[in-house]
Amino acid sequence: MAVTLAQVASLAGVSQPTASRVLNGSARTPAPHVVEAVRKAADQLGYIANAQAQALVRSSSRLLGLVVHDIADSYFSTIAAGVERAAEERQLQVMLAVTGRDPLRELAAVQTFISHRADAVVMAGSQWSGKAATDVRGRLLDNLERFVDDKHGAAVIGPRVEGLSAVTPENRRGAGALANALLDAGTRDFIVLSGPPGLVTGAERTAGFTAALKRRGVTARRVPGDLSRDGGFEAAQQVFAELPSGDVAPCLFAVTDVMAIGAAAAARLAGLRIPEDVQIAGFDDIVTLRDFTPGLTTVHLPLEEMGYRAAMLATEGAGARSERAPATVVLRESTLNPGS
Amino acid sequence: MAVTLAQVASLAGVSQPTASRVLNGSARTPAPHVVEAVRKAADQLGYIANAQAQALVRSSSRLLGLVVHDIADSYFSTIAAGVERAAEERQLQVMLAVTGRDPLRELAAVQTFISHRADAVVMAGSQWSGKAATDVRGRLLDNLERFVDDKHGAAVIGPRVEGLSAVTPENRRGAGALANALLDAGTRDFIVLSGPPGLVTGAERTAGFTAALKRRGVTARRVPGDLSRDGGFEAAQQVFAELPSGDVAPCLFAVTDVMAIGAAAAARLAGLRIPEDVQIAGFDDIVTLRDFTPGLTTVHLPLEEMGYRAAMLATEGAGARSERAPATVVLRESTLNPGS
DNA sequence: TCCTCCTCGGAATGCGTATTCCGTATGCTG
DNA sequence: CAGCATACGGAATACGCATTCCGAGGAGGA
Repeated sequence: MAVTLAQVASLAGVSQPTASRVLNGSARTPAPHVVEAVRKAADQLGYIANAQAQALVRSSSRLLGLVVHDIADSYFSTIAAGVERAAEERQLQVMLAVTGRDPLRELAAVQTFISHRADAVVMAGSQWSGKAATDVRGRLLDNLERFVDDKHGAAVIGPRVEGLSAVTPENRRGAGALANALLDAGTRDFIVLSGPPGLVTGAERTAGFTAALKRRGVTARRVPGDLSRDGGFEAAQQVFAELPSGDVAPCLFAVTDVMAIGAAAAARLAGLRIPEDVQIAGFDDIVTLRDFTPGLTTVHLPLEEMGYRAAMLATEGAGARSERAPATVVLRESTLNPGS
Repeated sequence: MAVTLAQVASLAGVSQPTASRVLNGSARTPAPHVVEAVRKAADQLGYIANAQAQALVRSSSRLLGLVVHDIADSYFSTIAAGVERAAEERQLQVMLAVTGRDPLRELAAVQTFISHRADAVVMAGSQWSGKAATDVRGRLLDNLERFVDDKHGAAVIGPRVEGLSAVTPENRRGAGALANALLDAGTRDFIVLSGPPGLVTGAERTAGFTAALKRRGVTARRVPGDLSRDGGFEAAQQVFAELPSGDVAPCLFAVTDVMAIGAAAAARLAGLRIPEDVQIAGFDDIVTLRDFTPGLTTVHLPLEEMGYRAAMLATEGAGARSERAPATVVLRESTLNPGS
């Protein structure tokens, strides 16, 4: 057993409450000689307060729950870094849950956080639409609703959710701006690698992109695929396979940078040069792109800051607040037209 | 306030212990109709057990502490993914702490974990030698020692530590094998980007590399630098600046892939082609390299598996065990010699 | 000098749960 | 039908700590 406050008190020759007052911030400060005696005893015994017991009586655990789909994905790990920074500032400990895009695991994660009486929860991860997901999601939201009603905080990174704080990336707007920028550069032929059907983030980006195109009289085909490097790879391969040989390849807009990277790999494998034979654009501007060649055109999202802001909103306690994360187009070599 | 077991019991018309027996696995199972009544009441109220209270009485928190230097670094995030997988298997919740390579924050993180009475702790992060670090580290190890004496588990990813479990990457051996492979390929001129002075991992890799070189009569200069992309960038820039123009550049061995990526960026900026004008090799084989061009020669480490194994060792309870993580040389284009 | 107010330690209590211990009711054996 | 074992629900308790309440002692004012 670890050292308890009572043991420290006993060694110091005082009562347990007195030891508590000395060691763990209290409104009352005992006399100097008592303080010293307790400090000495605690030091000698190597006392470390039991956070569980403190949480139980204080009804605050100093814990922050973070839900991500895949911590090895640099999109999420960058967000996690921002959340961590905020947590550090707020003196909170982060509990991490990885869901692998499984709504059931997502639900389980949130329940675990509630079970640990986390002070706040941040959910970074795209949402699903559709029946099956909606059912599980309903239960998840029920839980979160009760959670915030109990004076806890919850924030989502993604589309707004009724009653929760949110940091919402400008998916539609960013994708639309990208489409316009590409159109301005003279590109006319597009294919959207749109991610898995039912995924809100992918759908929004696809919608924003195609809507902007349509406004200028251009249409684009959509090719679904998993929201991963391999998903992008396979989707792109499919596109290339169907391509009439000799034709100029279209510009591929992958709704995610990791998909774009996969698409770039597929292009390389197919012997297509970027951007001469095929153009590629992504979304997110993950840090990996910094040294990726050729430079990938993308839409920048302040991921670290988004994590930070979400964690701050979740821990502010002032009800549900929403913020938008600005998306900015970043044009790089991968969409360069020969003319310009 | 959240729903308590007593409330559930009251609604179900039974006593609190009975409700406890129904809802949270006990040796005794109440009568079927009682079970049903309790289940129904719990469902109706949306009862979620208070993990803090359970931890207090069970003296097991089902928490696993993970210490990393930088969660946004794909080296650590990959390890974290492995730890998460193990935690999921063991039904543990991961608490994440980020230290930014600061020994003091490392100490604070471990104390927080102990304070939360984590069942196990995994420390992924290179260790420091030197006086200042040794002092803080001593206190850290004192804490961990008491921790494991209390029937808890602790594992380190990195050089072995007395009394703790460890997953130790073959730094020396891997770096030596890389040196030999490069020598075999005909390369003779090397510079080691050795990371920050005092960092054990960097030192080991540097030592393994130079020792293998020396065995075959080759010596190499060392250039220190931060263990990051920018650190590699700056170190490489320094090397290039000192390079007599027209000379063939040496092969740069960066003790970390992220440094190697930085070095590659510096090379590109300096107008040096890889591998024609300068060769570059790294260490770790982080996932980012998969689609990096040119393909970077490196030493592969099974990072995800290392995280997994460390977490398993930490939670096995069978005293301190050690494993070695195999390092395998991966030759790619970045060290191709024109002759071969 | 006496009374009041304030200070400061300690005893008691409660946080939510698991578990030990008891008492009662039931089933079974002889 | 008597006697005993067994099953099952509830009261009590402990986990480690913060906090409220109380009592004793001291300081200050009248």
